[in-house]
Amino acid sequence: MSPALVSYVLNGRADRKSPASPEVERRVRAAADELGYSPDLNARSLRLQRTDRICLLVGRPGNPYADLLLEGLQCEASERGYATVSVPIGPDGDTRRPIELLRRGLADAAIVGFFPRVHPPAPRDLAELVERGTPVIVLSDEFKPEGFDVVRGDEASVFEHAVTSIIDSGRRHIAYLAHADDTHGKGSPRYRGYLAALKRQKITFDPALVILGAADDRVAAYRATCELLRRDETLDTIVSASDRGAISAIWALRDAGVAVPDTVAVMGFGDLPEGAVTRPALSTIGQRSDRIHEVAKLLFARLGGDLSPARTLTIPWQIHWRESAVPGRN
Amino acid sequence: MSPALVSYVLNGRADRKSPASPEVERRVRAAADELGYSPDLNARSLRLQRTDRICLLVGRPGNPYADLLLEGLQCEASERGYATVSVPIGPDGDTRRPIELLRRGLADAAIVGFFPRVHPPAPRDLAELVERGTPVIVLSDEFKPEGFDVVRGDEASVFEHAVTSIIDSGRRHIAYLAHADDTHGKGSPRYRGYLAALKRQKITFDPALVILGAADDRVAAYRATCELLRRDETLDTIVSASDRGAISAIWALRDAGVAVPDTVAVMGFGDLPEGAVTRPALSTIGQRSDRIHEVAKLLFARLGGDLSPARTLTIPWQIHWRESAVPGRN
DNA sequence: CTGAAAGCGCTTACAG
DNA sequence: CTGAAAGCGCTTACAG
Repeated sequence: MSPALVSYVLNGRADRKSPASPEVERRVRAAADELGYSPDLNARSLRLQRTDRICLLVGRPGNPYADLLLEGLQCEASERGYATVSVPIGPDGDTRRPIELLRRGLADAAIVGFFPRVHPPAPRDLAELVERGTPVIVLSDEFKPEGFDVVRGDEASVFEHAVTSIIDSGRRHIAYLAHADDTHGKGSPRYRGYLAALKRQKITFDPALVILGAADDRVAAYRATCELLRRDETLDTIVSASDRGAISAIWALRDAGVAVPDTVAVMGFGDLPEGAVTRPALSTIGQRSDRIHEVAKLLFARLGGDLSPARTLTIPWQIHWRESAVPGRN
Repeated sequence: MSPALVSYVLNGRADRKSPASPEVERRVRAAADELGYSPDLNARSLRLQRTDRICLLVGRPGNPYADLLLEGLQCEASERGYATVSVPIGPDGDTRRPIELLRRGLADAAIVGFFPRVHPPAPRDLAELVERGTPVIVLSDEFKPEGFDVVRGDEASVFEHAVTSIIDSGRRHIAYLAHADDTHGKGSPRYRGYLAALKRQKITFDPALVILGAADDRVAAYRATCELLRRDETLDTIVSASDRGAISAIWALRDAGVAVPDTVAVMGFGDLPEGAVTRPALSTIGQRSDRIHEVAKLLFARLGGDLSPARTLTIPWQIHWRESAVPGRN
């Protein structure tokens, strides 16, 4: 029972069908079982130059969307013999350290998404990973594929569309519950959609109606809504960059005795299941959930050796008009 | 510039202060920078028999508590030069595959918690990890330290206490929003606390008042509350194994026009920040948040070579009586 | 069909 | 002060 023999039995061998006589095979497996032997991952990865792991790089935990993705992906990965590890991006939002881990061989492929817009990953670093043989898929509307693949939606335009429709219904004073990093740089797609709708409808932008951080956190959203109500009697709409924010807004409005949508309309983004049991039911923007499957398909094609040029996959969003906001006639 | 020299410059050497002449050192670093060199993790781990990684093994994502822990731990770990990876337990809840990853060298230490009670990790497997030199800390009230450390609370007794106080206030028809696995085996600590309180107060247990899965999911909790209201007019209390469940219950009650706490009292568990902006404010059970720090301290003591016998750390919970439920006189 | 030998990329005790 | 050599635990092309 040389080490080689054990390895052949456990991994099979490419050149022969039968790795060993059935009797020897049985004895090897029995011994492995008995001793609780399974090959060391680090040695195996070094030898094979492959880890059989995929890595999810996501921003701060607590994002229901990222959780969904993680769960779905893990399912698809384990079916194909891959383990899934997820590496959190630090609270500072710096993506460089986790990306270095990948460069140094933590996993065979990576999905990067939901990172704070303040410190986005550098395209060069990602492209370098791909060159070295570690496929990378970026989930963002703000990246072009530059060596790495990008899965995006059409957030800016769908959000612009939704807000435009709400304005068409006669609303003019539209607050925006933003993520903390929403206005950073040239603005997030949703923020730009909001601005574009205002502009198109010739409504003057009022910075006091943009509440940074309110979309990240249910409590912040609740408080922001109370504060908006206090200081602006003309407020007639709250659009939120997240459903979590929108749901809290509905609650704050109801607690304040403000009719939704009659006095103030509310629109979310993300289509959390929760929006269906809210009163009134939340109007929001959702994606068909086969998005996870699309991401997985692309990832495993790359892992399977697909070297075709970097791709953009656009998975469109659609507006679900329910009760908390209704569109105008146009 | 032999490989050895490079390694000495990058890692320092134990036996000498100066790894190389300053000039050589400068050149080595310059070259490393230029080529973007950093040592391969798998080779390094194999040689060092250590990964400088810690691993978090947690059940299904979406648990706000687990997220908090992950974030805090990652902070403490990176300060000490450790990377953090988190490995999700499959949707089937099987902990064996991720534990095997640890046995095979994925990380230097592990924290295991928030796993489905249906497939808890086998104490033997965990103890074996520790024997092999991978410290393990289990977060659970249902484990005794058997080779591995355990960080627990006093969930059963605090929950019993809370429910007892509510009964003391004159309530008799007490529904329990449970996690899906809450009644599995001998029952979760919270479930057992609920049962113990009923028994102590001589209230007949009614299985129809235990709603499995309602504590895991805001929508499920909302629907469960509606259903409870429909079928039991005498219902006067809802206690939930999670704050998420309790908050949804408050909403459902309000939507149904039921006064909280006058007609139905609500009690949660977990002390989510959200409970503070709920109307009425949520009565719940919380822990001081230095729990994460305690866990980290224990973990890094073990990693630092502390071989003292396995410990139990109990971090007590305390009841926060706010508005949604108030205690009786006793 | 089986096993000895090479080598993945590091680190470090050791010889010079 | 520097560098050659050994070895961490695997896998697999290759020789027998």
